[in-house]
Amino acid sequence: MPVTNTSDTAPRNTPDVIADALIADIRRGGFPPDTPLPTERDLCERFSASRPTVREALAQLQMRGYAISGAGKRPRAALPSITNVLKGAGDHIREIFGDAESGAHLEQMRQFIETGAAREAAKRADNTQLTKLKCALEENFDAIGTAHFATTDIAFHRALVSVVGNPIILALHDMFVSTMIAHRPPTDDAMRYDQIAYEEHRQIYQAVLDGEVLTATDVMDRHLTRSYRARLQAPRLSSNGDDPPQH
Amino acid sequence: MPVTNTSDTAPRNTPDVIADALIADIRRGGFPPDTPLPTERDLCERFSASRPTVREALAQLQMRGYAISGAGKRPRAALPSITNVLKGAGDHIREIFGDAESGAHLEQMRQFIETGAAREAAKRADNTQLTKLKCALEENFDAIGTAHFATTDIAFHRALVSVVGNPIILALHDMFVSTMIAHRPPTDDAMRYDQIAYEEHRQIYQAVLDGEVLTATDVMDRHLTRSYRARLQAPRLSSNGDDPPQH
DNA sequence: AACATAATTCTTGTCAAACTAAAATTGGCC
DNA sequence: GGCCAATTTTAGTTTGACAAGAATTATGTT
Repeated sequence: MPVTNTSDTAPRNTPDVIADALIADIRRGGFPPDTPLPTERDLCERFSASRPTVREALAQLQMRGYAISGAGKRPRAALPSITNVLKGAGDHIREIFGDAESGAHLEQMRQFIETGAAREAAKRADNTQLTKLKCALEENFDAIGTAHFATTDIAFHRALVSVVGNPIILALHDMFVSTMIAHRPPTDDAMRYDQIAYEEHRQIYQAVLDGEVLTATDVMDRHLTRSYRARLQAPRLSSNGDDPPQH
Repeated sequence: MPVTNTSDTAPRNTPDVIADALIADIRRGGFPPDTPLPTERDLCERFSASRPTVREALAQLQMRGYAISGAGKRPRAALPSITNVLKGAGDHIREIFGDAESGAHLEQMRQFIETGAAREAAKRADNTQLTKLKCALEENFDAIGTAHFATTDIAFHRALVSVVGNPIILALHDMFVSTMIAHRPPTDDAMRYDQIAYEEHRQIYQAVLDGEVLTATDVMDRHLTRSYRARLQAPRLSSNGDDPPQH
């Protein structure tokens, strides 16, 4: 099988060539997502290559998000989604830095992004976006003191980030908060915690409504700082026969 | 070769198992970066697997950043770096959205992050960091009107983002600007363009020095907005016998 | 001893053929 | 049409082989 050097880069192996051809096919719509890819033996014929070589190419497709295989089933076509790309990057980052340190770094990044989004929303949110934001705020208010507060908290933030209209930033937001639902901050007074958070949400909403860029920026910055620190709160020892802390 | 189901996930193929074992070895320091990995035949012995299976595992290692191979040479151990992770994610994002749209989305993300970084620097830059920032500003001043302005421009931004002390954010910044050096904005008056940019840098520096959080945020926001729009400027037709625009 | 070059060995990249277990398809019956 | 058994097909992996290039060893010269 002659491997041609396609450009000024290093010579590319046959599996690379096959994978790129299949990826181009998938991206062109030749294999809609979830349709089975051709069998390995068909691909051997099509590309005049051996089966182990084709298998290496298919493994590449899987790792690059263009195929889903496993559990002994036929590989199926897929398209990489921004969610998967960011999840992969997030997993790699956690591998490199460890859970705690990468968590802190990513939280700071979240802070910069959501503060920027609040700023942008105060500059240019339109009436439809403001209405959605208000609905999310009301649901957050109704959930004070209940188990749903966290999800409505996140929904308010998401509505705000959605104003920006940037799919990458929205997917980043979703990635940032995807582990937060399971982590309720340790607190003795859930009602008070919820009320503080809701009040800050309300201030942010009011600043956005009034086009107050500086206020929106400042309150969001403080809200996220306080919220993260609350989540870092160390669990407290039981002082008497109460239940142990919930973790 | 019996493949054991290691947890509640789908059964994993032998190459997956081998790749994970090698990755654990590399991460534990068993193979320092750039040392050759064991030969394929050695790995066949160690893992009691066939060579095509081992080759699939090695391909996995390469795609996950734990090995460097190619050009017919022995695979060498590597560790994924945050730079590589982000570059990979950036490439995927460009694949999904196309160059122009992903560029705009990423630029907005850059704006949120650098505005947040300016804000953070105004809050808490120490004397060492301020000194570095001042040096970068002076080099930017000295480069007005020369071909070095762009690199000193970027160096000033990098010095500012470095104040945050977040390796992910710094690597993101590097990724954002990595294509900018080659793209000088189309302009008839490079001197004037440089002077405007420098003056904005100076205002940002002054705000950071004075701990003026609001000013640092505002000037950086406007600086990045204007700068990006200047880079979006459409090329102009030649109005007389002058040279055509430079691109 | 140091260096250069040729010869030899080793290794990667890929091929062909085969086997096993599981998935998918086909055919028959109700 | 639905169900089930039988058959075929497919993925996962094995063994063995060859070609080209990289790496190592051996040899000769200064």
